[in-house]
Amino acid sequence: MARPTLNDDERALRRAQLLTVAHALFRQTQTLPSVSAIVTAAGVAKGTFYLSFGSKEEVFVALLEDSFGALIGAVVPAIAALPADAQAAAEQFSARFADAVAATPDLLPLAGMTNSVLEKNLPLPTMLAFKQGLVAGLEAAALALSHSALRLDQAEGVALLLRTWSMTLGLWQALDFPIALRSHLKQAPLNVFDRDFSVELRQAVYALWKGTLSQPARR
Amino acid sequence: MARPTLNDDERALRRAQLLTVAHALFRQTQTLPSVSAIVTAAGVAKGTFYLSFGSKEEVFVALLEDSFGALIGAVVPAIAALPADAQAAAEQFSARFADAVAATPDLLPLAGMTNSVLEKNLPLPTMLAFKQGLVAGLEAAALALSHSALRLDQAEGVALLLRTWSMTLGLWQALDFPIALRSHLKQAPLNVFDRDFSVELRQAVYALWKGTLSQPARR
Amino acid sequence: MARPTLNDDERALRRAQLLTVAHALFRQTQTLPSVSAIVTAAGVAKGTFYLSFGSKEEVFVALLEDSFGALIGAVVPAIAALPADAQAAAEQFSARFADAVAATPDLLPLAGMTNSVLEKNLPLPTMLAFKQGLVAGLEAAALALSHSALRLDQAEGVALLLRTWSMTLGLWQALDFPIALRSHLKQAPLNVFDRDFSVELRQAVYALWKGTLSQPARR
Amino acid sequence: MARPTLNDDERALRRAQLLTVAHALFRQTQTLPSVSAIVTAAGVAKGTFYLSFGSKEEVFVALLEDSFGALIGAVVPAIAALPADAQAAAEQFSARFADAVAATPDLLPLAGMTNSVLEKNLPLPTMLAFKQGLVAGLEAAALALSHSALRLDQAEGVALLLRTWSMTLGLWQALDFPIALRSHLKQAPLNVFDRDFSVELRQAVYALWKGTLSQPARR
DNA sequence: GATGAATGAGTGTTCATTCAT
DNA sequence: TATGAATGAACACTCATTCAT
Repeated sequence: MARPTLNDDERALRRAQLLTVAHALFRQTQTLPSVSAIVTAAGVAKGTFYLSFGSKEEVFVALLEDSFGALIGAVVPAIAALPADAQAAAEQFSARFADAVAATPDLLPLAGMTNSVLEKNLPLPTMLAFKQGLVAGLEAAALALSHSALRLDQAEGVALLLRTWSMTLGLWQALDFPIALRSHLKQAPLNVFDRDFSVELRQAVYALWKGTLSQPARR
Repeated sequence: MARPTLNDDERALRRAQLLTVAHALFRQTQTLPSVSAIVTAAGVAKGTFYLSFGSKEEVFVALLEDSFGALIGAVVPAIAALPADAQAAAEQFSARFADAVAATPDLLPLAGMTNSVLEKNLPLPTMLAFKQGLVAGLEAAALALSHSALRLDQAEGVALLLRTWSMTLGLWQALDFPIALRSHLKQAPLNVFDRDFSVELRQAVYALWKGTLSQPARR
Repeated sequence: MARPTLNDDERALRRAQLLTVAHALFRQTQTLPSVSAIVTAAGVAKGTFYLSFGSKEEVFVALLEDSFGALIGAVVPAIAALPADAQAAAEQFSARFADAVAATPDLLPLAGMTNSVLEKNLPLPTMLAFKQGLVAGLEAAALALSHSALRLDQAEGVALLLRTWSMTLGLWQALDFPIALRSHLKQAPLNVFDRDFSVELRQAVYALWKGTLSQPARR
Repeated sequence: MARPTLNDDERALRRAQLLTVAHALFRQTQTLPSVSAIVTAAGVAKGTFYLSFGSKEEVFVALLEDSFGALIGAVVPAIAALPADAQAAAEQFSARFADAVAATPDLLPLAGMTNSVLEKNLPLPTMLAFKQGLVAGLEAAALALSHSALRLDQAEGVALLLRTWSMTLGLWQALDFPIALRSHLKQAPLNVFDRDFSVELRQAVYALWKGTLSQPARR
């Protein structure tokens, strides 16, 4: 049973395969799949998983990085195209951003787990790399903002985007309901929470950007 | 080992004692303590726990309800005292709100767990009661807002407060760092996240309220 | 809170009340109810239960004694009225016996638990008294048999009745199905077990008595 | 601590080892041993148990299937060899059957638990498979009966064998005594129950078969 | 006599991880 | 490299019984 040494590409490929499987399982269950479930679905042995990942939590981190990367990839061009007018920019960004979030549906369920998972079992370098990836995305977006017609100061751009991301995260948490409860969302008093997440997100981001851009520090 | 029949107060007291212990353990570990850990720390037997709580998850709910209730209790009077001027109101509320949040330090770590815990093991009525408690708090605050000098429409008040709460939740999640990582917050690139949560919260809430109140639907 | 010393009647009354409640619960669940369930349904405190019963298992014994006594009470007169002719007696007894069993529906579920319960937690005297009660019933019936027109020898009567009782017990066990399985009883191959217990019992007892009475040792 | 991949035989072997241990513990205590007791006695870890069994109850099912299979395996050849004469056949079968039952001593204690265990924790397919195995055994024996010199109708064979099995089950329950009580079996009044199970079984089965075969529906 | 708070040993099951092959 | 058998600590929860009041 001779197996040739894997080169980096092959290594990356198998890692990607496992991630794809894990992602699919997460989408189905909205919970982090067990290692056992992942390897079964991927058709490999348990030990093989640990050749690609140091621990179960690394899967989570990789998944979240991917999703966050996808969001940034969609948001940066949208930012670059923003108009100079504050109100128009707020309108346009909030709409594009809400769309981008809707297009990466697992991002928020994953992000909501960050703190509890990170605390658990990750080696420091992995945690660091993960957080640094978030920063990189944030700064890429802030850079686009400073180069856009809005010419927003980089530091203020970071702050605004951090708040935007926070609002997104928080709104999702506030409006997400256990399936068992959803049938009660139509009646009082829970109907207060019966809001379309995407619409709500757009409005909230609009208010936030409008409030910020009306007196911004320009570059 | 006195075991007289407990009246309601004593019953509540014992429950409160267990909650206090659970709260302390939560503060230490930032995870929901096991029943075993709670009863050991409280110096009672396993079964005693189940005289006060139907399940482990009920502890979480009780803890969160307490914290949320404390926040509402602090926020409602602050709202009632808001001035009519939009900017002044935004300034004043954001400051008072950030203080109130800072005064209930476990509220946000607990709230961040809501969705994962609720799904787990709670009977529907308990889940419902919990969510309805949140609504009640939100509406009490919105009522205060409509009676304040701002005279904000009740529906719009609810929406604003929901966003405020979402922003709070999300900001905490974004800025909270595992203890192991905190030492790296001072250096680039993670220093982007090295923001005082309270200050950041105040600023974000200010921007949100300012953006909203500048064109409000008055009552 | 003065409570007068209970006399024997009052004592027996409360014991009977608890038994009635326990019986009702058993009928509902087909499992031995917990002490907690019994006292809750009876409206007394937990400790009160232990004033009437030495252990949970004593309830089981008492329940079974009652049911068995009821069966014997119905069977003895039926035996006394049996005709001298073997075949006629077999026919008549099997019919009356099956009816009597059907009239005490909890007897068999209870009896099926005997061995596992008795092993568990009963003091020797209680076990003895219980088994002696069974003997007494058996012998009362055998006596009736020896005085009947059949004039069956007492020893042989005991043996026949023991076999009859065994067949009853065994048939019930063989034909009783967990509720979840009952829907499969109509299709092959499980339809082999889809027999009306009462009919089957009558036929089996008839065969047993016919085979025995055709060459009996008469008194 | 060798852990090579197991083939089917080895897998079966490990399962069989656990079953052997469980069987031994059952023989000692006459109760289903806890998983904890099984793995301790087998010298393996808790998790290892669940590599071979899906639940604790599966052990019970496996044990009972083995024992029942052994009984059928001994009874079918005995049936095939039965003579055509009713009385001779009854004599011969009852003797052989009682011997076969005596040779599988845990069958009856296990069988007596069937209903309570099945209800508990078994998935429907497992329950079904178990009951179907019983049917298969019963029908194999009935087939042998129809092919024997007796030429008994298949349906009537099933009915007779079902009664035979029921009688066996019931007699065992009636005559089995907790160990603590056995010393009292020699004195009145309990000496009524002081019967050798094997002898009693033979006589009862003889009576049953004689009564049935004297007017059988032949094939 | 009556109460019911307190007990705690015991239960079956899960699952991330390891390491001999 | 790849495997998957083995591990075992951890988990929430039950319930018959006791005994101070």
